[in-house]
Amino acid sequence: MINKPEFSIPEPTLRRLPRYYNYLKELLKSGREIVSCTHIGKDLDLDPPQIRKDLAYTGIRGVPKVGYQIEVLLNSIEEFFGWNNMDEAFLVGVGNMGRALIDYQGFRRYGFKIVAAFDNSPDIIGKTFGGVEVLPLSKLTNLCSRMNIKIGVITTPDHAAQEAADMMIAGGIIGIWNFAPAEIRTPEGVIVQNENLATGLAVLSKKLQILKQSGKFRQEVDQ
Amino acid sequence: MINKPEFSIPEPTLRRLPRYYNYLKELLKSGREIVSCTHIGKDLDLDPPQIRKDLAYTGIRGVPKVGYQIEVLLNSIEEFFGWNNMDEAFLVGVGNMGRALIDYQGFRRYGFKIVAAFDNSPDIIGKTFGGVEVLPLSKLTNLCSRMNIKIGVITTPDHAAQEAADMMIAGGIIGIWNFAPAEIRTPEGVIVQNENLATGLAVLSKKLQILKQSGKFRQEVDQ
DNA sequence: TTTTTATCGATAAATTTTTCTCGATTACAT
DNA sequence: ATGTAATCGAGAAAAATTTATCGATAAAAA
Repeated sequence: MINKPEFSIPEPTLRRLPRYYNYLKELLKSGREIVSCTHIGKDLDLDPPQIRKDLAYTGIRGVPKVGYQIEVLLNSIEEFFGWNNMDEAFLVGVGNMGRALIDYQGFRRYGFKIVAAFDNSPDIIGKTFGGVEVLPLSKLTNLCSRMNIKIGVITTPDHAAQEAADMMIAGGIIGIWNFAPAEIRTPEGVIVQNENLATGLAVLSKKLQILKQSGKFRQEVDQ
Repeated sequence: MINKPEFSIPEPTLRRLPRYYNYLKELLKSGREIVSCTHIGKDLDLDPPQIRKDLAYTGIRGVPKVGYQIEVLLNSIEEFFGWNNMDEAFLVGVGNMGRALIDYQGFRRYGFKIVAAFDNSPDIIGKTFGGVEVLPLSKLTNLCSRMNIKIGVITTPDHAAQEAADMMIAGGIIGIWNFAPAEIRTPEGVIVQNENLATGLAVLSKKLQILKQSGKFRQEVDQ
């Protein structure tokens, strides 16, 4: 049903790697220089062999009895994801979520930068948030092609999501990060990453429900 | 390494269900009353048997040749997650992400409501966002117990996350939805749901990278 | 009424992902 | 120098998840 690239990386691995990355950044800041999978496993509550396997996907090799040099490991992950070549993106829908993403400087770390925002509310067009100007939606498609932007972020209400996507795609965008709780139809060759905040909440609330019902158990959960 | 409850539901299923839920809400709004897995599968690009299996976890049964009544299906999912009993939550860290979550009314749909926010910046203590007052952090623990709050949301900078968690846990919170890019250590019996926005971005950027390298393929991706 | 078709539920097969095992390597202690 | 312990990598085994198959059921068509 879904075409996969030749050498596919397990999606769970793909989802764990950013977690390692954040954790390793913290660790490096705390003064540590070398770390083993055993050590990581203890802190992240994961099995060492799995961590080893995940990290191996980025092409790194560890040293027996020692582990990995954290700095090299961080570079390896950065390179794996391509976080070295900065990706510029447009954002549509300057509500609270949109502003949160614009202001969140943390994305720079991941080679990701929102360079312009679009909305069709006259109240906010022309205003600037976190150094990013809000432009009228009508300019979206044209600017996409002119600036050769390939990634779009949708933070509109759900009823406006499809239109935003259509305009993006018309402008040549091939990757859409969709925060609107709506399904977006796209032609082939466009990748949609649906980011439904409710998913995390749902998983959490279900686990709590089970916890309440059936005694105590410990569980750490991601994303 | 991780204890699981007796009857565990596959996590992928848990993550797909909210997506079905949103989709079905849309569908119902558009006038449809009955839907089959085949139909859902076409729209969501998933295999019908998988959808059937996922939905079966909520306890619903379909009718051959017909499918499911959308309204009944929605109820079934709501009940499965316990979205009928509203869960009240506290939020710590009233930055942009915090405000985005406070203002996002959409969570009501999932039986989730942020009833108070905490921060230790004098600039915002006392202010109100989306009807939610910002209180000083020092009141967190005490209010947690007094109001019997069980869910906490952390949207602080990473260095403040552990402290926020500790205060929450001291107040009796057992479920933490953590948006800070930091690992939180918790005692047994506390569930942490790490919500790392960068994960979605990482997955998207990796897929784009592969797409650019190896010709075209279509892919829809979630969370 | 009978036949055809779509869809379901249940189960089996295939695939993917995680976990385990084991020999090899390196640091540290003796 | 030699032995011991920690950790790695690679591959095997186990577990979980997805996909396919098949008989049953209900609606629609003949």
